[in-house]
Amino acid sequence: MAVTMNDVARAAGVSLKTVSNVLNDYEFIRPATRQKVNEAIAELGYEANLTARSLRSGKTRMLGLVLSDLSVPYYGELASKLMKVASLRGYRVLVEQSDANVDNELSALQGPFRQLTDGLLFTPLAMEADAVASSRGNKPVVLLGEYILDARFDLVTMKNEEAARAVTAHLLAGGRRRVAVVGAHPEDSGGSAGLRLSGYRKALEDAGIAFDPALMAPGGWWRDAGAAAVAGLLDAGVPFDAVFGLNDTLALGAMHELLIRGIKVPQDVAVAGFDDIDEARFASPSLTTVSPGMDEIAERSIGLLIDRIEGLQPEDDGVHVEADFILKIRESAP
Amino acid sequence: MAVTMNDVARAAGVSLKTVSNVLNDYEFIRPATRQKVNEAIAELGYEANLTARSLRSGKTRMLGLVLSDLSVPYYGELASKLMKVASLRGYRVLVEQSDANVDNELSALQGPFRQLTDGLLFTPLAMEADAVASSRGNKPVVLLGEYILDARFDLVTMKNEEAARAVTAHLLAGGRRRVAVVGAHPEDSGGSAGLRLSGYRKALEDAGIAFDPALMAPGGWWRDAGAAAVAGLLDAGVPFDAVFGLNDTLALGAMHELLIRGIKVPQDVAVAGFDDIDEARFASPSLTTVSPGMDEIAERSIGLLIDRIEGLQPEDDGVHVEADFILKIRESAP
DNA sequence: GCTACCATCTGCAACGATGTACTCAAACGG
DNA sequence: CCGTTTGAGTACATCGTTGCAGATGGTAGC
Repeated sequence: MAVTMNDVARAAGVSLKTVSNVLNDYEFIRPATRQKVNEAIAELGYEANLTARSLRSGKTRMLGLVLSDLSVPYYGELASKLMKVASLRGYRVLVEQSDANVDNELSALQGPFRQLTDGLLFTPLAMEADAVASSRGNKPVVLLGEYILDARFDLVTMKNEEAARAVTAHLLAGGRRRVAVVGAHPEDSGGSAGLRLSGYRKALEDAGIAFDPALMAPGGWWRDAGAAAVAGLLDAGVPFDAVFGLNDTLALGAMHELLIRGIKVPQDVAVAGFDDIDEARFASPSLTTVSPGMDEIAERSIGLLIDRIEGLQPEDDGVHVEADFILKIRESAP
Repeated sequence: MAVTMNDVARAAGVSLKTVSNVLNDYEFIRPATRQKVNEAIAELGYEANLTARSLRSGKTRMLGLVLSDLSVPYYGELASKLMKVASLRGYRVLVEQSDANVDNELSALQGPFRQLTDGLLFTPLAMEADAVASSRGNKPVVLLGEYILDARFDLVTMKNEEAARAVTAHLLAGGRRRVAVVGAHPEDSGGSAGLRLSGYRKALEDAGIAFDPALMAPGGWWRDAGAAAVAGLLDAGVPFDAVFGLNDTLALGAMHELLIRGIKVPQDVAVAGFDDIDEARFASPSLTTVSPGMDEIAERSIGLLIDRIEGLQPEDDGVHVEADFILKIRESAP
């Protein structure tokens, strides 16, 4: 079977516990002993058994990441970055897909998934803050990307409102006056959709333009919904000269529908999105959007979570981080 | 602390082992005993400690998935599907990104990552079959998507060559005669790129058209490379009336470059890809491509791997599965 | 020369589950 | 009526680590 500490101890002529001490960088070990042990380890090809270590220490060195679906480009990119950052600090990331479903989110917080991880990065899409608070147990949770502003939680997010305001302002500065907004959920106010919508409305207000509810095309949150929303507006005969997709896939879905119908982008209708996924840069026309600072989000959230896990972060209230955004002006709305 | 089996045993007035027997569906337990135990479990809110179970049983009920990068749409979609299928059989998927780098692939096969999983789904991008064989240890490995045809391995793949031949044939049937091919790696013959290139050449041959090496634009495997390859051809003055991207992101990158330069798709140049990622359907123009049967790949590969792990698959040579493909004719090459 | 101290190393228990071997009583066969 | 089988449950060892509490032996202090 596999080589154990006992085998190493025997080979090095020391006790099992000394091997353990060497591996855990215990201070008081003679260099000669340390070397003997290390040689035995190398010779036998010993590798620590992570399961046993976890059982004994109660730590798994894994972080949980709860998000809706990895097939959504934004989440795929986010997961990729988070995993890379985590690995620099010696942690792995275990992903759980929630499908934006309350039950799945709940079971990620409470079920076996929690046992496997030392802490959670959680993108709450369906759950409320109180529900999260009451079911998170004793392991650290860092909320990601959504704006449940609540002193109980660490939160790493983006400037949803400000950034949405900036993109909308950019559309208005280009002379657009009727900016359709795609992806708004009427009932949502504190989530990404709500905050971005609010930024949109503030930009309209700044420009002295009245908000027209007819321009708000509600629906889902991904590609199909973007296309459907634009189709709905066109079929209903609602006039508009720009579309703001509350995320890039919505915007790209919308743009696709416009182009299919022979509507020119940006000449007839300008289009802007939010997230700056890789695809936005390579769309045709390339998509004007907002880059929400994903690198910063990945670094800060992993850093915060690991600091909590390792007790490096003082025990007080939740830390709130807002990454800076950058407006990316491209062809779809120059 | 957490509730253990011992607590349950005490509460139910039975021995610890009886609790274990109830949990493991041991046959000979009186209904009354079983009920007492189940009641105690429910009352105390007991949850089995997965780490302890793993240590004792040597199984983790996790599958490893090694791929280059989750931010690549194809892999994001694949990972999402694999995780969903695995969870139906009670397994989780732990992802490791290799960046298509040999060292990372090797460490996924040998390092701590293996310990954490009962078996591996492996997309070898850099390693050779022999290297994989010699370092996989004793846990089952199912190769995914690449065509290392080797009796030692289970392999679930797509009809790379046939499908590429079919797309190319479609371009030729549309009257195109100079089909540039983007993403070919000159040195690769057995990997996806090599097989798809070979399918391309066979289609040319079928149509009695000579292969022109000048139309082969080598380079990387993702968006940038697609754009750069087309830019290279155009700048070099190589004439072509179609582009076959060896994957969708290459094709989309290429298409973007064409459109930027005012070249009409499909009027001036038709474009086709391979993979049928979600984005292909919503690109403008939408992308003609090949759907490689990802659902079938996900189901067969997970099924095969778990059957191996659980000893349900007879012990003989590697099983080879090739999923069926579907040609998706869209606007970029009608 | 004896105590006190320190660096260094060791043995044992414990983490929480499962496998093996065993006990014990009831049922059964002849 | 006694030996054997079978159902139901239990005790103990074990998986491979780490925490805790010593054990050891050399040196310093006075």
